[in-house]
Amino acid sequence: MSRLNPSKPTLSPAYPQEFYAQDTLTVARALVGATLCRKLADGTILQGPIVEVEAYTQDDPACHAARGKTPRCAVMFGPPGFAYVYFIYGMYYCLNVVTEAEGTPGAVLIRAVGAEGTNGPGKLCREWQIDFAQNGASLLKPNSELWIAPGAPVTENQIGISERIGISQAQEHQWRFFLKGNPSVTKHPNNKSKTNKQKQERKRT
DNA sequence: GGGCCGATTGTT
DNA sequence: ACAATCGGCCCG
Repeated sequence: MSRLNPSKPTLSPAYPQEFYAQDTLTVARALVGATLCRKLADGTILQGPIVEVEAYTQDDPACHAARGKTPRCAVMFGPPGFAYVYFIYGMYYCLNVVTEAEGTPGAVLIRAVGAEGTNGPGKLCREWQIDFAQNGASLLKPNSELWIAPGAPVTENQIGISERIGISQAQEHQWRFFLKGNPSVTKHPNNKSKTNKQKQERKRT
């Protein structure tokens, strides 16, 4: 006699590795609307739709991997479907997902999620307790510390495209994708704010 | 070691 | 307009 299937709780599935192995721009576009899932150390599970991303590719001057493999960006050269977490401005962490085939660096920066306190890449990581402990973590296993599940379909006309925010090189590329009208999306998508480098230039004059 | 820069954010 | 704040990376 066969046993009945034990009832099990519904679990958000995880995108497979083949999803992340695609071209970085394709993955970035596809991640808008996907569900970012995070299990905290105490077991609490947080979920929310990704509403803003940016693509960073090989040979892209703004990409951390542009000048080759270093300890910091090594994860980007590894297999797709893993988390690349970096520390910025002495106080914030930022979450990326590694794309492209193993050996080819590429990543998508998760800039905002449609959940409380997760607007902006730095605030997202602070709110969801993401730091170096998640650098290199697999995103391929549901109910792990970090994974991404498919979300509600998003149509082309719901997606906005613009230049990336806060970079000083390769500003011409329109590699930022976001859900139009979502309140968590960064409000001022321009690069008019001075970077520290530009401030130094200004000081010398 | 030294010095500079930065995929941010919030305040003045 | 700019301060907070420190790891990464390049240079020597």
